[in-house]
Amino acid sequence: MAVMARAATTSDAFNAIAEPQRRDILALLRAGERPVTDVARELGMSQPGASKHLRVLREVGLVRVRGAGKQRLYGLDARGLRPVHEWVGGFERFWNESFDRLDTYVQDLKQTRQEE
Amino acid sequence: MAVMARAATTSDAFNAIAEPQRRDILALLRAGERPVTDVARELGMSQPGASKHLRVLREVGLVRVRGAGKQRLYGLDARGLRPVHEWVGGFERFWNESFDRLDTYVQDLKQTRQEE
DNA sequence: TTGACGCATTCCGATATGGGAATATGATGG
DNA sequence: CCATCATATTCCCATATCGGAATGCGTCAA
Repeated sequence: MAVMARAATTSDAFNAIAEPQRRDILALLRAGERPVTDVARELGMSQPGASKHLRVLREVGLVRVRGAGKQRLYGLDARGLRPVHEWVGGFERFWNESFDRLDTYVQDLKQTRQEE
Repeated sequence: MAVMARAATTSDAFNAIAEPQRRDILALLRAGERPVTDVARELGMSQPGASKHLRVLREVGLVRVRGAGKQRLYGLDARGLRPVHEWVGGFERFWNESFDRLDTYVQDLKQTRQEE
């Protein structure tokens, strides 16, 4: 069994959106379907670059292709982002608490020091 | 300037949570602070493994440490997850639409074929 | 001071990644 | 069938990543 260096980028949505350019692509596709060339041009990347990122996004199911003659139109399929949203949402009540909890730590520490 | 192969794992929360084990750690820490050894044991990973992942989480600010004598207690700091939640949330209306839009595609295709 | 314990770091190997450049594939119009 | 345009793939490089094993380091108790 080979040693796995890291979960493949193509394995899930979490990995797919870890790459900034892919996030940009997804954001762009909210405005509607786009052929590869447009994606590349609008985001300032090379054609092979766009093509590769779109491949990853397609493999994790965040994007769909449909042939339109000579072109291939890529469209958003955001369903795969829902689990991500839910997972992160599981921390919602913590990012409000955090400040207070940290303040408490700090106060405890200060007090402890003064008492010594 | 060196060629960057991939955004460093330590660069942001998106990358940090791309790794399943780190997600597990964050989830575990919702239950409260833990020393490294506990994290490792409860999640079935090696001590150095846990230590390394915690380092990454600390570097992106998702986790805080505080020394408690011989131990170092790691605690959740979920504030960094908020931007992630918001970014993904920007697609919320799309993952409800998606089904319909895709169905439309399919129907269009079928109809086109029948007409030919 | 010296163990012993808890944790961090370093070194290593196998592998994955993103980008650039070049090239292959595919569909279309003529 | 051919030329062309749109896209995909391949190759190569520099680098990053994760895991395991070994080792370093800091703190505490006796």
